[in-house]
Amino acid sequence: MAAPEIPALLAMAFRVIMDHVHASLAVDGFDDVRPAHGFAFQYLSTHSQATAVELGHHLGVTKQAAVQLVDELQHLGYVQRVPHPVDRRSRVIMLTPRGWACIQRVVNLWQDTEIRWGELIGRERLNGLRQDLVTLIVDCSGGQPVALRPVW
Amino acid sequence: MAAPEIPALLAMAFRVIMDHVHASLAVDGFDDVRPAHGFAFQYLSTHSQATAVELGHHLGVTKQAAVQLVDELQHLGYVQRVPHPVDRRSRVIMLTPRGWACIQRVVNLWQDTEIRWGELIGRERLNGLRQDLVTLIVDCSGGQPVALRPVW
DNA sequence: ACAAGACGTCAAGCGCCTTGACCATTCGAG
DNA sequence: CTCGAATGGTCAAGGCGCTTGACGTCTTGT
Repeated sequence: MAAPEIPALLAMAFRVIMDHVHASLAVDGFDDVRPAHGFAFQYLSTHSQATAVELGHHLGVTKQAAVQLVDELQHLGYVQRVPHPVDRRSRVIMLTPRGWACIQRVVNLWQDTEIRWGELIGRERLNGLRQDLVTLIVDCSGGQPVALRPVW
Repeated sequence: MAAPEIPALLAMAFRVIMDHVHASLAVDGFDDVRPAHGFAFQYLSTHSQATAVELGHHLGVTKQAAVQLVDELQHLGYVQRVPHPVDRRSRVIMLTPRGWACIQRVVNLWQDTEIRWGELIGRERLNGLRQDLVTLIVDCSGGQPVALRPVW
């Protein structure tokens, strides 16, 4: 362990978790999801009526790139498109059972991680860490919501 | 603020910091550094005798990609190459004064951030956070050093 | 009613990365 | 010492994910 700078530690911590998550997903048959997909899943799971344009905006990419990503997820069986109930130009992106199963697996893995960490540093300290991170993020972002998307 | 899941918070926190850092760098005349460069700087600043192949290995890319990155940094004036003292095949990558200045600016910005956070949640809690992150990273990585490189 | 705007698509191109082949130099087993 | 294997670096071709630009379809606001 070198660099005790907190920003570096944040990056390493996230990296180490997600490496583990993707390794576990691969074992469970979700070996066709790339890291970029995760950010789409995260958005789709909390926005049931999302369109490709909205997803692109959230991810910080063009609508064309978003459509391409959705095409890929659809081909892999994680999402499907249904006609928008009122807007005939648009199509709503819906997670399939397989999509939901993958998300559930990630949530479970994150929970396992938190439990493990609770044993390591104590539940109180873990909750303190969560609380502090929220405080720092809110401060840095000026209260604006922070989009969960690739950084670099 | 949605998702109180710790992994998501780690990603958001890092994102919010680095957005700020890059915005500040741009103001200070370092407007030509891309996020990917930062990981190279981080390695070069701690490995004074680094070669392109070593850098590529650290970043997890091919040597060709690493050479291309170094070419770019050299063209921008952040690094220069000098003949390797003993190996005539190899060239050592050295940071220029401009390279060091950029790194120093980032270090200063990180220190400012830590000071600001110390005021927000208290120095003790901040040190606890640092300590806990180290603990968690060491646990997840099995003690292996974690390369600081892009995650996705 | 109609112009302006928004969703999605098609097409072309670019940036960063990869694979594959190669040369020059160094290493190491015999 | 020698010579084959391994290593640092380069050249070339191609892929993948993204961008820009233009367009058709549908919706919205005046």
